[in-house]
Amino acid sequence: MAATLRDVAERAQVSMRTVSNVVSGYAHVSERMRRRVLDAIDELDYRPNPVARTLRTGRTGMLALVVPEIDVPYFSELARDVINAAAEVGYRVMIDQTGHDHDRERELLTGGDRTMLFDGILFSPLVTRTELLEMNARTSMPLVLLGEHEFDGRFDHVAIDNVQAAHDATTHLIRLGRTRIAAIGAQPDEQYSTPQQRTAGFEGALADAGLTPLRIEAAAHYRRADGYQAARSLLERDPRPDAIFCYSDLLAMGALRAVFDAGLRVPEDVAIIGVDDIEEGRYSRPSLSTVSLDTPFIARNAVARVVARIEDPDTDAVELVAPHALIARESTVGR
Amino acid sequence: MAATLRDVAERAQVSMRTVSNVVSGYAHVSERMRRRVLDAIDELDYRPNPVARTLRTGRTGMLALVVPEIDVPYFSELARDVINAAAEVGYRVMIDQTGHDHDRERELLTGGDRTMLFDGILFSPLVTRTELLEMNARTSMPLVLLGEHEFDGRFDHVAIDNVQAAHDATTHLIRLGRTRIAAIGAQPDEQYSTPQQRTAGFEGALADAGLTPLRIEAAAHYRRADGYQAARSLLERDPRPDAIFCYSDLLAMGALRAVFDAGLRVPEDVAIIGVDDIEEGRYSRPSLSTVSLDTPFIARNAVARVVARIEDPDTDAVELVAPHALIARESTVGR
DNA sequence: TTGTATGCGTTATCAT
DNA sequence: ATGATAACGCATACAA
Repeated sequence: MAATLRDVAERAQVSMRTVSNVVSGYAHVSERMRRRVLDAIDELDYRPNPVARTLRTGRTGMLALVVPEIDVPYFSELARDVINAAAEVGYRVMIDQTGHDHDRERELLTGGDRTMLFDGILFSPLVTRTELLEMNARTSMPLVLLGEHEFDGRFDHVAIDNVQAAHDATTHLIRLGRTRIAAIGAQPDEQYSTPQQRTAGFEGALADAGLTPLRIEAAAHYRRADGYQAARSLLERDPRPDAIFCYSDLLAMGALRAVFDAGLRVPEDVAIIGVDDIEEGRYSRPSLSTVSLDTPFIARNAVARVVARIEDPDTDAVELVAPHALIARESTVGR
Repeated sequence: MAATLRDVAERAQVSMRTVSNVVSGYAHVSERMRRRVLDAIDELDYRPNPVARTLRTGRTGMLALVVPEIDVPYFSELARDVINAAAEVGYRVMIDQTGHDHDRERELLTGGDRTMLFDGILFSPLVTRTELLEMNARTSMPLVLLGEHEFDGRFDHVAIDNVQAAHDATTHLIRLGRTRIAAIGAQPDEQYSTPQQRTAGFEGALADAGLTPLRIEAAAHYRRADGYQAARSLLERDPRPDAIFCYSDLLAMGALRAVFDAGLRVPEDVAIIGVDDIEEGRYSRPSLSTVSLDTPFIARNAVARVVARIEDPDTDAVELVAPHALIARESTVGR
């Protein structure tokens, strides 16, 4: 069996208190005691039990990262950055996948299941703000929202300026001289605010230029297959778009392939731009123009905020907006 | 403060024992008692503390999935399947990223840090078998290895037949009539067995056909940038390869782009095939021929094995080999 | 069927 | 600076 603190204490002929002091690096321990304890620890191959420590201290040293789908590149790239940022401040990360399931999200937030196993949640939500409010009322788990823009001061929040990002992408298409501009990614049946904001930015940019949307195609999720289907149906209509703004890079990857399968060229016949700047888009053919979101910034600040709230639950909620930048690649400007 | 079992007991005027029975769904509780307890639980909004439960039972209900990089599509797609498979049998998954760091791997396995927070480990390792042996000697954490082939009966193991997979991919290129066949993905300085096995399959298939490798290019990691660089240096040489076998799909995505940037065509000038069958390769231009690995099979069986070992630590180690299948797409056979 | 009491391994309080 | 001991919240052996 694994050795316990008590075993070490007996072996070293000291009290448990002293062992605990040594283990947790307490300052006032005489050098002689420290050596004796350290030797005993070594001989018994003692390792502190984190569960017992957690029960006592109330801290698990773990954060939960909640995303819809971990195999969507934007989320896996974000997860990578979050894991690294958390490791730097001594936290580990549990990843939860909601699979677009509202009930699953709700359960995670209300602690229905096994919450309390972590000290805080980083939440890239599908749920709406109002849903969040009622949920969070029941539990006081430190929570940081990722990626939404609406803010009412009650949640820590690392946001993306979705409206502006969509506006920038659309304006880029307009400046290329495109006039029949469509979009892919609306979710009319859902209440998620991200698509709504991107639609607002898209329509706003067109209106600013005296244009109207050719069409806004829905996408159930933001996967390649959804982008492919949406682009297909866009290309079958008359008039055909000469540019498509996709609400995510992954949608754009599907759209790219659909345009190709229809026997058309990108960007000559149809220009395509996405949002996220996933690595895949830097190698695709053509490479994908996009609006780059600063995921390291998002990860670093989200972790910093949740840790701050863990350490002081009464700290004021803060909203940060992550920088974004338009990146023009082959899918809009050619080679 | 959060309500405890004791609070509920007081409120319902029963013993803690009875409350515990109700909460854990124990059969022999009278209907009257159950109601009283349930009401009290509701009124106090009581939720069991999983940490305390864990300290008592020794089970956390969590598995760790250890991968080199979560944002490599093969691993994020595997993670998705593992999370789902684990959820079905009541476990949650913590994802750990080693970042190709041997020390980090070692620490995770020896429980240096905060191990014991999970009941078992699913390990997609960089380390070699011999390293594993010494490590696992120190701790008896249930462990399942993913993806390696060598087996010595001491570890549960869901394997891939890397030699055969590489052999199949290479044979496919040979049957297309290619003769100047190169490979990308060797790691001469490392001891990982996966690249070694794929090299063996590659060389074996060529030998079977009376051919010799044109060249085997190294790749430090298996990312797009590594594939791009390796393919570039392959294309600069004379004679130029007319086919390239990449040890992973992601390497192939980089190679695809490099061939394109060199002004050549795939598959006319250079045929390319990978291994993994990531979703990206189904949408790329050209779509990527590959050897498909059955990640749902791997995930399902790995979870089943680790759970079996958690429940009975003395169960015999089992090796399973996941099926694989050659999938010919545009990057070798054209449209 | 239900109650009582102990211990899981640690940290923290109170002494000394 | 160190020792004795009481929690942390739960599950279970043992009793009734």
